[in-house]
Amino acid sequence: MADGTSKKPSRIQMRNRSLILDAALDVFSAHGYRGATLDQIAEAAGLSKPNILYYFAGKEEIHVTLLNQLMETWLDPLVEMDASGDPMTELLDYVQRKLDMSRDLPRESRLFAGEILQGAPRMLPHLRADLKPLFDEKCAIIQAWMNEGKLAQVDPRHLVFSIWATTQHYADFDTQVRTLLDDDPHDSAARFLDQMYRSLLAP
Amino acid sequence: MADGTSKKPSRIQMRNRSLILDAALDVFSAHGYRGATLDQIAEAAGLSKPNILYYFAGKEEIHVTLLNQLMETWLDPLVEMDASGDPMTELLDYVQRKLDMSRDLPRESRLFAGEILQGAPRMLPHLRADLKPLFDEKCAIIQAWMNEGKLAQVDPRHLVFSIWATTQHYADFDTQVRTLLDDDPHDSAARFLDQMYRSLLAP
DNA sequence: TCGTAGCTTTACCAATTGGTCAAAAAGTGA
DNA sequence: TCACTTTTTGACCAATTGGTAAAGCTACGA
Repeated sequence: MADGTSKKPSRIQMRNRSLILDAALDVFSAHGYRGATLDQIAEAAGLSKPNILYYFAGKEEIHVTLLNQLMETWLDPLVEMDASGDPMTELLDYVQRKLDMSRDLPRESRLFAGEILQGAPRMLPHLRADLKPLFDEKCAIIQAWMNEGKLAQVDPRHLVFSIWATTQHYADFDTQVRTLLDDDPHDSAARFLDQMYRSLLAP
Repeated sequence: MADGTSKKPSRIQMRNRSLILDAALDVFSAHGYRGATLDQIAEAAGLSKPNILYYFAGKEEIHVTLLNQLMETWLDPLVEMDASGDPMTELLDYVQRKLDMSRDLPRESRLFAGEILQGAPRMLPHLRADLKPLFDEKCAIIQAWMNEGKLAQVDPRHLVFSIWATTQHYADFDTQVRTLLDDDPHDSAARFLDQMYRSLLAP
């Protein structure tokens, strides 16, 4: 069988599982959990529905697997923010990394947004266990930078929220952005956000 | 019948239609369009399912009605931004009005976010017809203010995006915000955003 | 008070959808 | 080639869900 209890996954298993997960990311991010159907996922993956269920116990397990994988990717840019670096550079780089993620991983951003929007029914434990400690740690670092006079004094928590909000906006509200803008927003957004956080954080 | 073609809606019609719409706003904003069921809406409204369908032609019509009503409310704070007022005051007041809306109308915010997140299948026409002209008009006003030297030069379009993103974040990502913060974020968010846009826009 | 229009409910459908099962097909090592 | 395991499929099922039909109830003006 294809349960995780056995040892080595075969090459076919590796290929099909990632085929399924990629298709599911498409479908879940486009239609939400309830809006997505196993048939859609199966078709997008090029496999039959029962075959999907040979590799995953059910729809929810696929969703949870995606969410788990996502969490690591999602936190990575914040993890990289280094207490020993130059504060302004570290923060502005963080903003750019998050903005790049919105451009490069819009499906992941929307999957995450959809999950939080509905009250994070399958991700609250992750938020508490993984995100919260990291958030507190990095807020403390930012606060320390401010106390040293390297940055202007602002509320670090809302600073981080604003970075998340402004950068993810370009993935999550892409439809709206594209309706209102003619050209690709990435470069002009990068310049704007750099300018905004530079002026806010200049000591 | 209860179709819109006849004349005066009775008092019962008024009451039940708003009962249904309020219940539907609860359910749609909490679970998304596909995630919401007529049974849930019916129960939340205290009416039977066929009775719901006596007042609305179907699930989609309820959703569209909500979206249409929402659009006006949603654009109102931006409409109020006045070209003849003091630029900095007008913009900072706009930020506060949007932030207040996130606190006072979180269901509406989430309904809107969910619709855009899924590609605005039922709202693209509205975005083009209502939002786009208003957006262009207000961006032109902001640009004029900057040209007069009343505000620092930034990209007005991304400025508006950032206001939307940062303020709606507190409604749409409420679950995440509440997981990371202990106290109510509204007042501290208001101070942070005031500080951020003041420093960004100071000429 | 009675007729009628407006409102509500009970019973029911048909389509969708997550999931099952047993058998067939395809690999795989000896 | 043969035995055996892994993978794939077609047929099927039960629950959910959007929606309908028709009968019953209620309010209200003449």
